[in-house]
Amino acid sequence: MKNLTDFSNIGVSVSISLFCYDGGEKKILTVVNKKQPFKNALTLPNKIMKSDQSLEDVCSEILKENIGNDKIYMEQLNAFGKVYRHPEGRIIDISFYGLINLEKDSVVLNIENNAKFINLETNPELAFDHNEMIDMGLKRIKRRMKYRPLGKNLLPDQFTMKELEGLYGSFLSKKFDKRNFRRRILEMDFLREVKKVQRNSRGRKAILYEFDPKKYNNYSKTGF
Amino acid sequence: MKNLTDFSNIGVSVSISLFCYDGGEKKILTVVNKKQPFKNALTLPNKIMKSDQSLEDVCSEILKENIGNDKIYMEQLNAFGKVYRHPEGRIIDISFYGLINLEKDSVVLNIENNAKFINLETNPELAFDHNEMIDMGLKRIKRRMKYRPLGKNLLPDQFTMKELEGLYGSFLSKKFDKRNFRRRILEMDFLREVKKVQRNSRGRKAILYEFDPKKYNNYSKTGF
DNA sequence: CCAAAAGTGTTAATCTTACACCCATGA
DNA sequence: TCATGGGTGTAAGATTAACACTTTTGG
Repeated sequence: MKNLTDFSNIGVSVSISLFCYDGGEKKILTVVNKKQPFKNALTLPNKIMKSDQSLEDVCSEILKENIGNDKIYMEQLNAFGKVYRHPEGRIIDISFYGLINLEKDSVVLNIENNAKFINLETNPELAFDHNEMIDMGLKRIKRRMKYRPLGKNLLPDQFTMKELEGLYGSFLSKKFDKRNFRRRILEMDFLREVKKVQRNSRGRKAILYEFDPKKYNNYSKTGF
Repeated sequence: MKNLTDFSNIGVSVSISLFCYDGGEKKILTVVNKKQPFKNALTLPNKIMKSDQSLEDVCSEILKENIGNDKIYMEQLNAFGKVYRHPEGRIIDISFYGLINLEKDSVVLNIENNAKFINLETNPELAFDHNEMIDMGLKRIKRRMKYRPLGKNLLPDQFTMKELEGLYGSFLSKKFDKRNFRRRILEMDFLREVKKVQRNSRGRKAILYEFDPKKYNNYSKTGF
């Protein structure tokens, strides 16, 4: 394969906005930057692409490095290409977002990189144009969940209707009426009851649901 | 600015799916490829990015070169990054789509490149992954027009309701009921009547509309 | 037996769809 | 005067939104 460096001295990096929903809060994976001029600043996990890698390969590498697991739902967001966006040189960045659940997806945070999930309610300030990337990810999720199911990647395998409602409420920044929410979701027909019920320290038992994989995937592709 | 070629030998290109709506048909700008192995194949207009350019700068260059006008509505679509997508080497492509009207936007087609608008109904076959890009563009427009106004960039400054209906019908591949269409569009409140009326060779005069720029732009940003 | 959490239905309002005739015009 | 294309309204059906009480359970 021919080397193209004669007509293009541009570095390509990939960044990931990895969202989770944990304890009723949206969180995002950050690492601490090691190089000047933004040394010690928070950033999204990212990596320079090598010429034998696809975009997805770079995603995998970033995920493995930072959480030890690359079996994560990912979607491409956007390319960021302003000339002076990166102080180290000419680097364009292809930004992805991903969804993860901290209970069912195995996660080993990279201590070396100071990888951790931080609460989005705290409005963290990240270096580079990484806040823009997060915002774009959140917007994309918000839009997407209006015509496609959401939850499989963010919730544990089994969950109550209230938990699902919390998730929707959190990402859409809106409070749902629980009767209407339950009806709408059940009409969409991608959940099934797990016969067992769960107990919460007090009060009545709740029905546990899980996603019907076929129906979920169909709607996930084609929308409602 | 530091040269990054030591850790990334990747070329970056930009491609544009430039759509127009002309004679009731969707068309797209293509050029004829000059290099092997796809010599003489149709492709989307595209260009290798130079390190002092932003993505938007490359778009401008492509547009100027092929239609002599870069004042065109553009949005980024997607980055295409498969390792073997380009036979000439390792090139990732950032794909954009644009919307143009052939009457009001000045267009001088580059003869050298064989630039022309071809009808999408003919299902043209393009080289590389360019058909995928077109499909993605069409899908994006389709989705977008459900919650944002469309037409300003595709129609002449003044147009009849029927023309707007045709545009919507064409991009959404669906036939509208003219009474319902008219009502819905007018309720959206981004059109204004141009007092004058137009005559079509035969029959009653039609009301000419134009977009109210403020309202159109607001909805364009925030959606309905 | 009571406090806490889960579950359940109905009604009014709104939005969507389907549908057919009259109007203005030029030939 | 008639053929052509443009414009208009209404009613039935579907969807959404608002709203409060009963059930189950553990302490």
